[in-house]
Amino acid sequence: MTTAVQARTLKTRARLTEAARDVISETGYAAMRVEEVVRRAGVAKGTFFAHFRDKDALMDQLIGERINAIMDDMEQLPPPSSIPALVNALTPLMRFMTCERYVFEIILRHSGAAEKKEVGPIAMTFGRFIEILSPWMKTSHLRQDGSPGMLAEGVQAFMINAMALSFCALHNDTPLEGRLQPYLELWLLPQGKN
Amino acid sequence: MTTAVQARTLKTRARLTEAARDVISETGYAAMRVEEVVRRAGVAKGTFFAHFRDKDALMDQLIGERINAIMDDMEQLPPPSSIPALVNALTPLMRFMTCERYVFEIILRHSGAAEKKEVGPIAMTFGRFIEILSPWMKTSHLRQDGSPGMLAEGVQAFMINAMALSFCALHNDTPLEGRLQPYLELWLLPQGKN
DNA sequence: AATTTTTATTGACCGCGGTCATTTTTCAGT
DNA sequence: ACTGAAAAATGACCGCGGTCAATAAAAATT
Repeated sequence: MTTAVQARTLKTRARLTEAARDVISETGYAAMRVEEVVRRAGVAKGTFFAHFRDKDALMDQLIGERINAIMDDMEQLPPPSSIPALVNALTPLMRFMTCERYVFEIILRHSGAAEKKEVGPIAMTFGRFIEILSPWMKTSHLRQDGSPGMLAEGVQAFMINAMALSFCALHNDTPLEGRLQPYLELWLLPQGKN
Repeated sequence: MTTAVQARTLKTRARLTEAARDVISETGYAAMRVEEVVRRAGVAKGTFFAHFRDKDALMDQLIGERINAIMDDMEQLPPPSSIPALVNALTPLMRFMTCERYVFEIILRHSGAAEKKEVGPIAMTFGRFIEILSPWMKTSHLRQDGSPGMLAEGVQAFMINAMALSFCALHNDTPLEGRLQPYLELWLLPQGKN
């Protein structure tokens, strides 16, 4: 069995992603047009779709790699010792995920894959996120009556909720972090009796 | 000031929404085409966009009215006296919201309005939902260390999380309700000390 | 009843994502 | 080097959402 994929293929794909990154850095994600990308890459339109299933697949890759870069940093952090510290640790990720409404929509759309075979970059980052967060949940000052995994998933759910509200006119006066913190306190540090 | 809107306008709009409802009942939401709707309504394509800002605006209306009908029923229910009962009360809503992936995406996209002026039907239902849920949170057997509003928003966040996972190949073996319940128990009935 | 103004409708047209039969390039076997 | 098969690239074409100047219909003014 010889080289299944030609060197030319890799080069073309690299030119496409590079062109896409350029366009995005100039105009943002939402304004990216496939026709502009292929024009800059110097290839025909059909070539794009020979390399990416659709426009979303390219977005999945580009956004996924950005999320992973942010999580690389997050992974270096010591387990936050307070809720505000936790919120701080999560802020860079939330900042990027809400940098554009379109980006947030792409992320939501790709957060779960319909088929096991097509688990893309963004879907992977959701799994990775839980794995980074779970150990943090074992800290003794947080509640211990739920598995770290479930607590982490709850944090994820509240993050998505807070991010969604940031695009809402009725709530976007409060900054993102401020909206998240009280919920995480209630989730991770329940005070009262029932 | 006389009748600002002509009778003809109302008739045309009714024909359009009725045609849309027909198409959807036959083929589902995702397969609905504006061109098919105007064809059945017997009007030109441009007329559609004189009545609805875009295709999404019509979807907002049609899906919003369905959600409201379900919430009408929900409103008649007595406050659930247990978490399983709460989950049962929420199930019809979740069932509809996840009847199609496309429907769920529309709902997410319209859950918060970017401008106060353009708060649409679906965004309204999100507010209504909190208002229905909040009184339920005052039941004495649930935790009382958070405002009913915040507890209700938490329930909403976990619902969305559970619904999102139902489109995910890695998790869709468990039914919706089963996925929601343990999180609501942890959210509304915290057991341990921190 | 005729004229002007306002409101509703029309359909050709555009932008852009995505397809596919055809052509070009690359590589393996001789 | 030559040849046939496999892989990659091409660009005309399609589907469908959305626009807009032109037209028709209704209401207001004379």
